[in-house]
Amino acid sequence: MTEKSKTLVDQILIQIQNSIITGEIPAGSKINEQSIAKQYGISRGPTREALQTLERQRLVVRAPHIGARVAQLTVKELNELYQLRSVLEGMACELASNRISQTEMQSLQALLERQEQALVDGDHDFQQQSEIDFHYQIIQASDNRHLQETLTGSLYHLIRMYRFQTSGDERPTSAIAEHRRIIDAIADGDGELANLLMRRHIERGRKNTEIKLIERQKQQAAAESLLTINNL
Amino acid sequence: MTEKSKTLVDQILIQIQNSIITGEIPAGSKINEQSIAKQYGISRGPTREALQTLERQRLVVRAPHIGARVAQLTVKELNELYQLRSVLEGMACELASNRISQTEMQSLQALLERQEQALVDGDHDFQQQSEIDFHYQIIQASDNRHLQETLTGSLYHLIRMYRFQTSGDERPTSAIAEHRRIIDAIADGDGELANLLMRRHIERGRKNTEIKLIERQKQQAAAESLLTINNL
DNA sequence: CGTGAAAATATTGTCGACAATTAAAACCAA
DNA sequence: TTGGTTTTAATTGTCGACAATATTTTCACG
Repeated sequence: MTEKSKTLVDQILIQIQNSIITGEIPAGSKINEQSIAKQYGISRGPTREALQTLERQRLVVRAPHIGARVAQLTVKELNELYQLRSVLEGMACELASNRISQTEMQSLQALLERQEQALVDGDHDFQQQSEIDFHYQIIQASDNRHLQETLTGSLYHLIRMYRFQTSGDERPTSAIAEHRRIIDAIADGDGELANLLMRRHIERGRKNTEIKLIERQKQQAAAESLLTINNL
Repeated sequence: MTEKSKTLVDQILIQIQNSIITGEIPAGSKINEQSIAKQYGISRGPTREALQTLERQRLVVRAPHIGARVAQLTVKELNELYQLRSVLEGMACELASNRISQTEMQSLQALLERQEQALVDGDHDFQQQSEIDFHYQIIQASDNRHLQETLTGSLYHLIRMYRFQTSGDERPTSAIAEHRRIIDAIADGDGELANLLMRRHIERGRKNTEIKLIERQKQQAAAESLLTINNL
């Protein structure tokens, strides 16, 4: 069936990615090359290459002679990431407004309807996934290769990670309404409006994630201080 | 003196970078791991890692089982690259306008004066270098880590490559005047204006580079057709 | 006990060899 | 010659071992 993935790196990369994004390997924790290699039954060569790829995706930070750690953003850095993302996706919307094809437009519309259905059904996983798909499709429609690579190659993995690890019950109703308006603006060819609406949409997502990250950090700090007290 | 660069990759990386940026290894040409390794007296391991780093910097394109090639942009892709850059550096200007410190501002002013002096002296190399420095300093002043990494880690190497390989006698007088206005806007804290001026500044650079790239491509096409005729 | 130096351990960096795959050459048929 | 096949060579992918560096542990001394 899934016959490809000819190289070992490709095969394990997605697995490590998922382990990081889900938090199975916690943010900030050290990654040992040998144990990763043993875990997947491969040698350290491909493991190192996978780690370098993860570094490009900004999921991992590496230092010479010291090793790799799972990335961990401060609240400030998370906000910076979202700010950058909003500018880039706003640009994507503006470009898409001028160039988007009929089939791409129909695909976006169909996706939106499925999202609305998933909202009715309460299918939370699908909502999460289709939120991502929505943004991906617009990015693809921008028809700017470097913009696409920057967003999907370097920024989106981190976004997904923090979305996943801070996700409770989101703000699905309002988010879908925002999607609707963005699509309408693109359909109208109003790039300036689409840009603005996308930036606002992402800014709301940023606030949501920021709040939850701060909550989580407080809990962790509390748990840690409790732990250190017990160890004295 | 220069005591660091503890790892082999760091040592050879800059050399390969320069070979690519100067065109010593031509755009689009294949890169052989073994010959690179032999050339620098190291094994293929570090060589592969260096190539992967160059891939992150977008100076190299790699394909599984096929190998690495020096990146080669079409005119369309070059324009997309510049368009992305202008949006990001516009953003950097806007952020810098709000946050820049006095010392950073003075450093920018000093750089500008040196640029003007280099213009008088006709020091072309220094002009080229300080043009880059100017943009770097503003990017640094933006105080957004992800923006910085995107620009200096992924985009600027390609920009430098195409700047270098298409550079004749540039448009130095007007460029410096534009720098002056951008700095003034930042000093005034007028982020919106600084953003606009930077985008225009880069757009002019784009046009300049585009024209020269098209010229070069025509020359190459002519030379190539001549060559094939002779081989018949 | 605490602190700092020294020894021991663990981890990353580098190498050379072999396997898997692709690119080039040789070959044959039309 | 040309087009397609098979064979050969070249190149990339993977592995295990050793070297260089960082981290942990041990131990002596205050």
